[in-house]
Amino acid sequence: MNPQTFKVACSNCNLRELCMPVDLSPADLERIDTLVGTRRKISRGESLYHNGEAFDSLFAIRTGFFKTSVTLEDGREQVTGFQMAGEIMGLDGIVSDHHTCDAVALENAEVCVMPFEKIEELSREVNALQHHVHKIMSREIVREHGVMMMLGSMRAEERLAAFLLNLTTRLHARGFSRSELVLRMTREEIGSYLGLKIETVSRTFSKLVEDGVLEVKQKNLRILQPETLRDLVNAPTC
Amino acid sequence: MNPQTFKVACSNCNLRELCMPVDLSPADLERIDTLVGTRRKISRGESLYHNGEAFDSLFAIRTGFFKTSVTLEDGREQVTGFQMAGEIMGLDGIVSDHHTCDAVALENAEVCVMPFEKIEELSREVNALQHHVHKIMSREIVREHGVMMMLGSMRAEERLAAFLLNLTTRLHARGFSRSELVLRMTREEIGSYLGLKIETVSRTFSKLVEDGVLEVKQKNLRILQPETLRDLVNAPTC
DNA sequence: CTTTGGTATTGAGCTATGTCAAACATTGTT
DNA sequence: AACAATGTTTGACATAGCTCAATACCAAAG
Repeated sequence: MNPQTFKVACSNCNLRELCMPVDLSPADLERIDTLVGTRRKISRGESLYHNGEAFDSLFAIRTGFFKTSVTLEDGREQVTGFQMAGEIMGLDGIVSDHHTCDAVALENAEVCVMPFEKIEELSREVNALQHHVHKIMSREIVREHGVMMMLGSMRAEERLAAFLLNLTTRLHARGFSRSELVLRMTREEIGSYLGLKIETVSRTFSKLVEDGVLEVKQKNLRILQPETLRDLVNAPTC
Repeated sequence: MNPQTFKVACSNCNLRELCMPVDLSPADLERIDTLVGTRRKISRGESLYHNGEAFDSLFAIRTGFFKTSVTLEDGREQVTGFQMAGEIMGLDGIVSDHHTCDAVALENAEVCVMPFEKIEELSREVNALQHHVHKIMSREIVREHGVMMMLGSMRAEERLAAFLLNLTTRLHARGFSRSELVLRMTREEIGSYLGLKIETVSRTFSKLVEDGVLEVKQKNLRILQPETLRDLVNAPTC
């Protein structure tokens, strides 16, 4: 038997603790395994789903990196988030049975497709899963509160600092360095997410470099003064 | 028997179609009635819950009007939403068992207290309720996408227009006029929600009055040209 | 009726961010 | 290697929205 032929299952997935409830009984774990119907590969630049498309599944990211965005009639795009391994996508589609945003892979990606009917079915029987689904949705709501705070009340430098801290925190939870990271998105996408124009993003990066807070070489970042970033997010005018 | 002594129950609540699933069997409806443990009155200015407080219930607004907000360490407040009769509050608390925002009544209010454990319990047995809870959370996520779009990509006039249209739409769904409304929040709260300073809110109102789009007498508004508001939200620079 | 405190409006000047434009870097393609 | 396409940085200038300040308004309390 080919050693690479593992069963496609949550039970032996190294991301399980990120997308699934912990402390499951072996029996429940086995049932959870049935949630993932298929896997799907999405190449960089392709979309996992888009606005208007019928909703029937949630997606757990196995590898890769996504952005989600909403678009106004006149074409203005607002990036609503960046998603990485272990995170769940597609929650926006539940309310109307249709997706209301676009999800685009920023690097080649693979997702676990979880039919939502199955999730609901199993949720009725596995309490931990039920609560987990609620928590995931609540977490997304709370995350968006943070974005609203950022967009509504912070200045450019604070927004960028908050963004970088958020990214490194999530990357660190996945075993990456706290101080070095590679941006998967363009300056324009960062700008859209932060409610800033690309030039402002670029200038703000440059300022942080001047101040010795960051090292920037294209998409490669090194955070030299994480405390300064943290101060920026908390303190108002400084 | 006093004719005003109705049973406190969803089954005879005129807001049921707003907060509860429709098309319930009489049996399920009866079970739903058990969700609401108690009612709670909150006077204007008081808070229903606040950041850090333990979470154990969701709240359905029976009467009154609320704002929710998050606050930064340095005191900056960001209003994350305004809630009215029939809407559900408290979803932010699920993920961490603690609320992460403040909910304050902007006018005297009464809410139905629904212990979340009970909701989860009953959700396992009443499929329509389960799906309803999912839809409510998804709706909140989608709503917040709209706010992000507003904060990140719209100009002051567009934001105010979007805000007013959103308010009147929701009020109309509750039987109020589409063109006349009374604002329950201050200009400052509007500003916080829209990411604008109070002076900008005031000036933008004044501009819309000058243009003949609105009549404003304190908190009383009359919308004279709803189409103009709609155009404002969709068209970019006009 | 007057006072008081909160709220709203308006003006004048300022600034952070946007706009426009040019130069530069990087990546993938022929 | 040369090229095109895309993305990034930087400069000069414009402006939407902010800040500060004065005035006006309104509701509740005395």
